Formats: sequence, structure tokens, C-alpha cells
Amino acid sequence: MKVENVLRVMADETRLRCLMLLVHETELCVCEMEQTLNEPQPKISRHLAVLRKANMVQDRRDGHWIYYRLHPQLPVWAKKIVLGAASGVAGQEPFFSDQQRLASRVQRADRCNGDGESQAQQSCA
Amino acid sequence: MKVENVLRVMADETRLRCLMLLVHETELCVCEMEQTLNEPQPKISRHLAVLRKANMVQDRRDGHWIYYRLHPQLPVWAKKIVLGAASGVAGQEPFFSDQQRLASRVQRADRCNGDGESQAQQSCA
DNA sequence: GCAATATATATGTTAATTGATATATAATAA
DNA sequence: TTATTATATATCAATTAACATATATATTGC
Repeated sequence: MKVENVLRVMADETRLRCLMLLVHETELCVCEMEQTLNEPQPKISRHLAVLRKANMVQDRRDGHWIYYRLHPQLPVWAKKIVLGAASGVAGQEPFFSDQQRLASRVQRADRCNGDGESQAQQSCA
Repeated sequence: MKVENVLRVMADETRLRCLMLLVHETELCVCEMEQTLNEPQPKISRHLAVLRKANMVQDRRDGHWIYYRLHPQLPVWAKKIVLGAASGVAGQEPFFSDQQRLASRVQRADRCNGDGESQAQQSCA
């Protein structure tokens, strides 16, 4: 894992918004990020792929849903960079509104039904 | 000062090498960086201009020479990112060799007409 | 004024990145 | 099987960013 690479993948607004969501939230499925950031699905998905290939995030599938989280083996120095970025974006747009939208979202079970326990099926939005 | 911008300007190897030199050294003139990184002068200069315009570094002129340092008003969050990067590159190439070349450099008075053939009366402060 | 040095910028080319759109894949349900 | 949903990937145009090279500017000393 190279420092320039971590910086490069973080240097895109969409990817940074995704990462910043994951700093405060253990785990999010793609449709949650899609709705929180209000961006087209392929855009979110492609940027998540970049983060995944850079080992910044880890994904796991559960039924229809794929959940992303910050990579649990993120090196300490990379965590420092991520947290530095998090303190930099605190209170700044669009990150502030993202946090608010995420905080005020309806329950997962009502939106994506992705509560991590793989139960009944409901539509996402 | 925007986080993505800081990340973007740091995400280039040449700029990161310059910045990493400045983390350990209070102040360096362009020819010192040029020789330490062993890169063409316009390349160094152009990348320093990017860092300068992003307010990551500050420059001051002293005679022929222009000295760069980390910007003294760098926000705390930006310092966190820079220090995170510094801990990430520790012991990694080419940053490790850069540090070694910088540490073992000759005295400043001999440094800025590198081939030894020149008879410049005063060099690099 | 002119020459030399240190540094900056401009130009042309090429490579990488992005977004939008379209399509593909995987899981589940009927 | 087919339909539906969640997510991923492929393609292409537009933009951006890098490099090398050439040239310009600023400072100092003659």
C-alpha cells in the first residue's frame, strides 16, 4: 500500500464523501450511500471499486446487498490520513449535509431492508 | 482550503517527495530539492508552484535563492494528513533515499553548482 | 548596460480520470 | 423458468494533469 495511492484515491470528492460516511458508520450498503450522496448508482459503484482495489474499504455481500466498511487492516498511517481528512471536512459542505442526511435516514429495514441479518425482502427506495 | 485539494496536491510523487523533505527540514532552497530528488529543475519548480498555490508551502526569496518551508499556517487537519503521510513513507523508497541524500549532502556553499567545474563565487546561501 | 545564476512559466504532447449512459451479473422471488 | 432488485462493469467523450523542452524573469556582479 503506497501513500501516493491512498492520497490519490481519497482526492476525489465522491470517494472522499463515501469514505467520510464510513468513518462515522460501521457499515453501509451501496444504496444507502447512493441515497445519502444523491448520486447515480454507477458513479457510486465505480468509485467504491476504486476504494476497494486500493484496500481502503472492504466489502461483504449479504443477499442482494453489498456492505462496505473501512478496511479493518488499514495501516495506522492510512488511518491518520483518513482521520485528518475527517477533521478537515467536519462542518464543511457537502460532507456536513451528507452526515445529516445519513443521521436522519429512515431505518434500514424500511429502506434497503439491509440490516445485516438477511431476513425479509423489501425494496430500496 | 479544501481537503480534496490538499489530498490531490499531495497525491503526486514529486510533490510528496518535496513535502516529505520539508517535514524534516525547516527550509530548503529549490536547488537543494532539485539535487536531492535528482529531477529536472522545471519539474521541481512546477510542482512547488502547485504546492504554493494550494498554500501547502510558503516561499521566501533571499538573493538568487528561493526557500520553501511547510506553510506556517497549515491547518491542524492538514498537518495531520502530512504527518500521516510522513509516517507512511518512512523507510519506503524513494523517500528513504531522499532523506539519506539530504542528510549526507555537502555544505550548502558547495551544493548549487553540482558538477564542481563551476567557479561561482557564492552558492546557495 | 551585459553576463551569469536561480527559479519560474509557457507550450505542445500524451496519458490518466471522470461522468453519463448502457449493459452485465448475482441473488431472490414467483 | 422469468422478473425484479442491487450492484458492477464497459464504452466513449470530455477534462485534467503529467512530462520534456524551451523560454522568461529576477537578482547579483561587472
